[in-house]
Amino acid sequence: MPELPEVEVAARNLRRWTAGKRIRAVRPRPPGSAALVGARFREVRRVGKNLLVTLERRGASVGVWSHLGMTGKWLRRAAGQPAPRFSRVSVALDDGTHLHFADMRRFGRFRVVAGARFEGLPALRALGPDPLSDGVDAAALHARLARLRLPVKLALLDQRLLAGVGNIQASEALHRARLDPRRPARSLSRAEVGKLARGVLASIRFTLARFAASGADRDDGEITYVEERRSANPFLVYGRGGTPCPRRDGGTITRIVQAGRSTFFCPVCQR
DNA sequence: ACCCGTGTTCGCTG
DNA sequence: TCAGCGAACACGGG
Repeated sequence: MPELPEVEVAARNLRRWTAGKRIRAVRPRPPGSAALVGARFREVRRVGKNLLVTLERRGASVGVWSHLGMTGKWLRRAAGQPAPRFSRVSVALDDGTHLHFADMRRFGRFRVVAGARFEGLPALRALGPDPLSDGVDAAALHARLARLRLPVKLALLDQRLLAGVGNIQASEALHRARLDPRRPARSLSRAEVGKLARGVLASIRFTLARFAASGADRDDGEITYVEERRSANPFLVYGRGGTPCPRRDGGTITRIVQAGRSTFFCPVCQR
């Protein structure tokens, strides 16, 4: 499920669930998790698709880095409720609730970070600006894209350019910017990158608003659109192959494969 | 049965 | 050294 909007929902949920709470137990026992027992939550940050949780115990900081991978989620269960399917880590809080890191496909990450020194994590070092927190600097983005020959859709997936844009948001942003996903990144003019920068931000904000409006920000943490039908698909073009372009320009949303990943676009308005 | 996949990393090639 | 590509990871869902 997780690109920036889903991870942002997860971060908001975790803030609400953990504020002022203390950890009672962690099961099973991931390396370093002994340092978490008895620790009190201080901060939940999201950087791109990464969740950074800071806790404190007897004046010492300890952190948890969590990445949702393809299928990871953070869920909450009331005292006495069974663990959700695919729960990999269970965190018992002092209010009796359990937070579960569930991850069917196991591409996700849950790692204890001694001293909450997240800056030491290689996965975080090279991340580009986070669109939601930092905005999108079109001039800087243009400078980066100008050096790349690869299709702009694939360039957008590089977390060193923008942190948090994934396969869905890349398709959505390019449609908003009216840009053909196959264009070499370096072929985009400064003005086109300006449109792309606005498209990225608009798409992320739109998706986040859709989640909030649909009750994705629920008490147990479930975001359900994955299981929903096409009619409930919250995206403008992703997953809508064969349907008319929402611009009603006569184009049909087309699915192509780039570097093994699906891309959806309208051949009429995206040039 | 068969194909698909919202992410990241690693090894190979030119 | 580096851009770019394809495979690998892992496993249930449609």
